[in-house]
Amino acid sequence: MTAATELTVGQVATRSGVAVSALHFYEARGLIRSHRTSGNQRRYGRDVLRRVAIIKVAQEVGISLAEIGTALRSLPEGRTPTREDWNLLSTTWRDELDQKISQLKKLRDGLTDCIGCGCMSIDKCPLRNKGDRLSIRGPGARRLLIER
Amino acid sequence: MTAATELTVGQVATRSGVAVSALHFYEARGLIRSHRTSGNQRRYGRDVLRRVAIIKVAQEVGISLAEIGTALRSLPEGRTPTREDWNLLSTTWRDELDQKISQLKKLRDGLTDCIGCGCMSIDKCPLRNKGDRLSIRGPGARRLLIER
DNA sequence: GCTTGACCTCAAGTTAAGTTGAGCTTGTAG
DNA sequence: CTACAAGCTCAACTTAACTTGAGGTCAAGC
Repeated sequence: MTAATELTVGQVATRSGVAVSALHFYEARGLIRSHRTSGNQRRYGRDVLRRVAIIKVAQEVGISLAEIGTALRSLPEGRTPTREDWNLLSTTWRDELDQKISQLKKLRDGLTDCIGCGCMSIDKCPLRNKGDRLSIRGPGARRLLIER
Repeated sequence: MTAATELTVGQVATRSGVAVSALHFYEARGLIRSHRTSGNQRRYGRDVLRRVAIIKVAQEVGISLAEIGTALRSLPEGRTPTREDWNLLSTTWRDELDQKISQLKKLRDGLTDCIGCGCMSIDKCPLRNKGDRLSIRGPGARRLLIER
């Protein structure tokens, strides 16, 4: 127990603040990786903590696990990711974040002016009718959006 | 068809851009209201358009239907909402939006510095360890979050 | 040596936000 | 007055992101 390099699921769970079942889940989705002991138990390298942290942070701003997975898979599989690798990833998301921030600002500024003004008709309201799709794709089923 | 005051579901659907099934759904959830014709068909007052618009806008910034419902239920049930009523509502959300925006900014600004720095340990990283809960409560099941 | 707490796997349940489909009724244009 | 589009209801399916549970293994303390 004297601070080896390897972590058990339980350790990762308490240190990262996500449930064991969630870790299993992330692994099944290919977001994190582990190797097994002779007794078939998972062992994680320390970089898993950073990965999990990233996952949570990204999720909180509305990035889906699928997207996070894609991004994480751009990290080198063989070696431990260098600072360079992580930076590349963060730069990618920085752009996404910038986009979301400006979207939210537009909405916030539009909301108060717009909400009581009667202009909410779908084709005239500046709030509703920005060409820019906000793309906080919720969870549910959102396939067909009226097609005509 | 000569622009009466009442709208059918189909009309609301095309004018608001949401599917008929979604309108049924919103009604079941108490977000919108209709009355029925003698033949049991829904008829909506024009203010339903604004309601639906609000619903969509709020959803896009990540407010759940449950919350939207609560907010909308604060509108007067009897009379048609006045501008005052709507403004109250928009002010509430404005605060929420401000919060989210500042969260995103924190994340954006923290991410690049933080991601590669090894500080992602859950209790030290400024990014992960803000007391402020981000509360973009995703959809799934998020009940037990490790309790110890 | 046994008990107790971590682990493991796999299947099934849960929530949100709708969609899809079946089977049946309305309403309107020709 | 008869099609046929538009409505209606209700049940079941979908996706995302997990959780819960059952049934069985592993490991460390007493």
